[in-house]
Parts: sequence; C-alpha cells; structure tokens
Amino acid sequence: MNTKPASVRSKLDFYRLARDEGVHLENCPVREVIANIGGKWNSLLMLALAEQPYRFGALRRLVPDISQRMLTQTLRDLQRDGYVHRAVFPTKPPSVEYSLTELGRSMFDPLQALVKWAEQHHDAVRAARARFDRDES
Amino acid sequence: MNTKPASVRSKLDFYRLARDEGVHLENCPVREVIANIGGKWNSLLMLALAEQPYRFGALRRLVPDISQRMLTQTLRDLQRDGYVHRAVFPTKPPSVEYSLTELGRSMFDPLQALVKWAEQHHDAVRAARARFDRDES
DNA sequence: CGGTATCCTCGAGGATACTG
DNA sequence: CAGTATCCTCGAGGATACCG
Repeated sequence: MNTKPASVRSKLDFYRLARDEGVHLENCPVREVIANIGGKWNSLLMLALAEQPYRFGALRRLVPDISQRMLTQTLRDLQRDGYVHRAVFPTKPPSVEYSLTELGRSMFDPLQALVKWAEQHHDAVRAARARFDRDES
Repeated sequence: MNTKPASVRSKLDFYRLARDEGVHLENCPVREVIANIGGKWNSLLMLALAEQPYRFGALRRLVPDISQRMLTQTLRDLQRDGYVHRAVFPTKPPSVEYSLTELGRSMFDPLQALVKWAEQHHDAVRAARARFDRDES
C-alpha cells in the first residue's frame, strides 16, 4: 500500500500526501490557500479590505484597472473560502458591503508579512533580475 | 498633475503608485513578488529547496507531476529573481544543483508563515467552502 | 543528466452590453 | 448600485520528441 509513516516529516509532505491520496492534488491544503493569493486580484482585494470594509463601487474606484467581472468573481471566491463577508443592505438602490471575516483577518497576517517583505526587497529582486538578463545576453 | 503627498499612507498605495506611474502596474513591487509565489510550481519548489539543495532530477522525482518544461522554466524564473542559485558541476554526465540564495531564504520566511497558516486552517477553509456551496444551491 | 524545441489545450481574465 | 451574460484573447502549462 506504499503506506507513509504516521508522522509527517517535512513541509513537502503536505504536497506529497495530496498527490498520493487525491485525484490530482487539487485537495492539497497548501495549494488551496496559495491558489487564493496567487490570482491576479485576490491579494490586492485582501489588502484593500484589510484596510477597512468597502462597498462594491468603492472597490472598483480603488482598483480601477480591474474589470467588473473579475471584481465580482474574485470577491465571490474570497467569500466562498470564508475570507470575506458580504453584507447586503436593502436600500434603494441596494448597497453591498464587503469586509474581512475573522478567518480572513487571520490569513491576512502572513499575507501582510509577505507584502512587507516585497516592499523591503523589491529593489534586490529587480537588481537580480537585471543582472540575470544582462549575463545571459 | 494629480500629485501624491510624499508619504505613502497605506499598503494599497504601493499598488496605486504603480498604477499611476507605470504603464500597466507591471512594475509594482508587490505584484512582482506575489506573482512569483502565485505560479503553479513556484512556492512548491521554494518549499523543496528550503529543505535542502536538490539536483534537477531529484526535483523531478520529488514533484513527479511537474512537466520537465515547467521545472526548467520555474527554476529559471526563481533564479532570475535571485531566489535560487544554479551550480553546474562539470562531471560526466553534467550535474546541476539548485539551492536557495540568501535572498531566497529571507523570502522563504514569510512564505513559510503562509504555508503554516494553510496547514492550520485548511479545514476551516474547506468548511466555509462547503457551506457556501450548499447555501447557494 | 539536464535540458531545448514544438505544438496544443484550456481557462483566467478583459470588453462590452444588458438588468433588477 | 451591484451585479449577469456573452464573446473573445492570450498565455500558462502539458505532451512529446530531440540534444550535448
């Protein structure tokens, strides 16, 4: 049965386990989360909603280069995974407010750490990139 | 000129500044980094190489469901951004060892935080997902 | 062993128009 | 205001074959 020892050794095992047991490692827990910050707009919207709750239109203005379609869809994805709460107020015309849930806030912490790293090291990355591009020319 | 105050207020400003000044926010520092963990294999390979250095073939065996093409390409992307070092040993046949650079290790720290979060909360995410799918049916 | 080169698929994401 | 609905593009990523 190719059985694994009960103790999970390395971080990689989370991927490996998923591969061994799942259809196509679609149910790998790490991938599930990483996929949701990897999208083009997911992390950006998390960043925005971590600031404060926003209404749909406000988010559009905050991020003018997102298409309406992707805004709707990304918000629904985030809501589906429990990161975002969607509150509908029956005003006329209706207004909808999006906010982070507790789960969303807790996942925002490590996400923010990554963002801070990016802010602090993006020049090093750009330098490395320039060096690489020059050397291989 | 729609000039911004010198002080950057919120995290979102890193996106906003990129949008205002760049062609299409391709040069946004946050996006640069996030894009490199967002790929299908990037974070997985970072995870593997954080464990220990690996040779090309060893990485293939570690992650059997990656295509050779994507392994090569993802490694080159990571190398280009300065996360990964590629050491060629002129043995016969040649062997190539990939390892994390200092920059790579420093970016692995926040990445690992995210992975840990995923390990700890993936059941909450799955529950939220199931609830959402049931309620909207 | 550690890659390139080629071809192909498929889905993320954009543009535009319409709606309760 | 806050979305759907439709159509379309384009590039990430897979499969296969070849190479020094």
